[in-house]
Amino acid sequence: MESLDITEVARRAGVPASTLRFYEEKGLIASIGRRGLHRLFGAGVLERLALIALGRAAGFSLDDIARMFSPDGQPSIDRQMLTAKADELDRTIRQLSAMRDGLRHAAVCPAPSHMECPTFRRILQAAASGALGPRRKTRVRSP
Amino acid sequence: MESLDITEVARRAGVPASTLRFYEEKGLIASIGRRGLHRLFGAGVLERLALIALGRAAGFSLDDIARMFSPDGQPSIDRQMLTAKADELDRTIRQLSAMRDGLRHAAVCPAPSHMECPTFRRILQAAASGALGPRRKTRVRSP
DNA sequence: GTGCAACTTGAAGTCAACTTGAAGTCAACC
DNA sequence: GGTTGACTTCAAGTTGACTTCAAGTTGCAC
Repeated sequence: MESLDITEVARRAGVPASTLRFYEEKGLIASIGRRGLHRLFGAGVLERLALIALGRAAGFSLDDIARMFSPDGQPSIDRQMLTAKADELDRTIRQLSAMRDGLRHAAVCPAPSHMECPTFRRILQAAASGALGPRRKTRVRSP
Repeated sequence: MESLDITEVARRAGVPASTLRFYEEKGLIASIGRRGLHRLFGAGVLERLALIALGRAAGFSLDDIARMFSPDGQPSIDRQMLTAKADELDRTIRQLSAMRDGLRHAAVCPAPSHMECPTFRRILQAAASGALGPRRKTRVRSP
């Protein structure tokens, strides 16, 4: 059976080795053994890491993702959860679209100050009322 | 001149007083004076807080936002920055849309296991390649 | 056998945006 | 003038997903 060392997995999956150790500690991935102290991973870990990346991209937390794997290691993903997350994404997308349109307008608005632009003030109103939720920045993958 | 105490500002702006103190410490807002130890805010702080909420919703950090106010307190927002952020939002929206479609599909996909569904595997591929960036969860406003 | 890069561990640090806690002050009301 | 409760400050804690560090192995090439 093909086995990969941590550096190889890191290279192929595009994540740092430290992340792999962290994921293992969290129970998100498992090594198939050791050569001395050094971890050995099976090829399946790459698919597993892809699933994790997918979950992260969809906005699930690592804990959510951990719960999506049944104890036998097979992914067992609740379809309702997927729908719920899709709905959530829909809401987020609508908010972001409105925000993008507002920004685009503000960028070209001829009003001398943004405060004098009715469109800007309307968006401001929406933000103040909390209709637009605050967002967290997307984490940049380290280079 | 109308002045508001911290509780009144908190109530009207919908943020906890602790946040207002935090924002003041960061230089994002300013009080117009004190009554004894107690802060007094001018009415203008509400517009300012709306601007901050707007910036947060658009995905700017508090430091970014602080830089958008010139020393005299007037907002001075770089139009190029707005365009850049709009472009960024566009990219995010496209990613999220793809993700939402994928989730929606996976939720109704008749394949016995997700791993056997071609669509799911295609999305998985995209996630693994990093085409879909990881996302941070949207912060829920405290009750 | 020797060197050393690459691995190992566990603990601690980072980041952003706040929140919480302890201990103190004080304005307003009775 | 005494109580009370809302304010104050400053420090430390929280959260999630990692990264970094120090100190200790070790597999492998020579």
